[in-house]
Amino acid sequence: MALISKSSEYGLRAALYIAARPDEAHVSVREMSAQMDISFHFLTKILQRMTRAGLLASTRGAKGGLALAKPAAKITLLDIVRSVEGDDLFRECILGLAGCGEKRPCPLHRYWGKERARLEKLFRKMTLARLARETARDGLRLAD
Amino acid sequence: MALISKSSEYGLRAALYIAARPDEAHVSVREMSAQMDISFHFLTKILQRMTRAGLLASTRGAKGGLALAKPAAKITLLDIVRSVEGDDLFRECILGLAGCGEKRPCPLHRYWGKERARLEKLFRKMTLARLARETARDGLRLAD
DNA sequence: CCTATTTAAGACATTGATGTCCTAATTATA
DNA sequence: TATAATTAGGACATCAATGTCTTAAATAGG
Repeated sequence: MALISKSSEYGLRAALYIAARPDEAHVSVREMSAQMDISFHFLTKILQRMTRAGLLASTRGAKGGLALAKPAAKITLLDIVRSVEGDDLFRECILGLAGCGEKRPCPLHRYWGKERARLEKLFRKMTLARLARETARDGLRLAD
Repeated sequence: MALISKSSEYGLRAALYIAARPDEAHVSVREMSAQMDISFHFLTKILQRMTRAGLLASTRGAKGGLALAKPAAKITLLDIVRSVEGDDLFRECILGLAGCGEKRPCPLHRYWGKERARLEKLFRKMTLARLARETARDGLRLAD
């Protein structure tokens, strides 16, 4: 099991790819899918969700593609992952119990609640700007 | 997306159910599946994996059922989850990149690596004994 | 020894996530 | 205006996780 879905992984990698781009031009899905070895059509649909969520701006037609819809410093990992797989991430009981909360906690609630909050904070504080800067500076990779 | 699979959730809940039992008798899958509203046959297969992994001891036939194979203080959450869903938990790259590591890190490696280690430690340190004690003391619940 | 009970194990079905394909709409450029 | 490039969107296929069912093996107790 992974913390986030494959769709989210792809969405994050694509967002980083766009943000780490030197120029500001639109990037095509075709290029990203080829460079990162991700299914073109599948990636397309993931990026559509991010576009509908207001994170990306798309232009159709020749020379079209995707760009960030706002400054990279204003886009967080949490924004991206939640735009792709819904708002429940970092809000669920680790044992899957529906009514788990302060009132009716499961045996792991006190422990998992802390870790979950840490993770949520990390994702909420981490911006695309910061990661793109480090990616460019240290030559980090977005594909195998 | 959840941190652990539904199978692991069920396995953890069942382990806690057994450990929190006042007496030391074997507990039947039928009882657990009814009490926690989990599919009987599905739960059976999960508990078989935990039995094969040496965490539970099963006895067939009338009055049979499952019991812990060793003291609850010697069984950790990590033992349980890994017995159910394999040893990769808390070892994977959050972007799903195969070769991600210190040598060829992904943009999130430095951040996720820390959190992943924290989570792994929590699961490695947390024993069934401790959770069962708290569950009994505070009346915590294992079902909705 | 017989019967009811219970786990073991494998076949099969269902479901949700992932992946593929085709057509429509839009846009730059010749 | 015509063409090629590109995203939008829906239909469909595949796969892994989840869930169901059936039979076999083992065991306690009458």
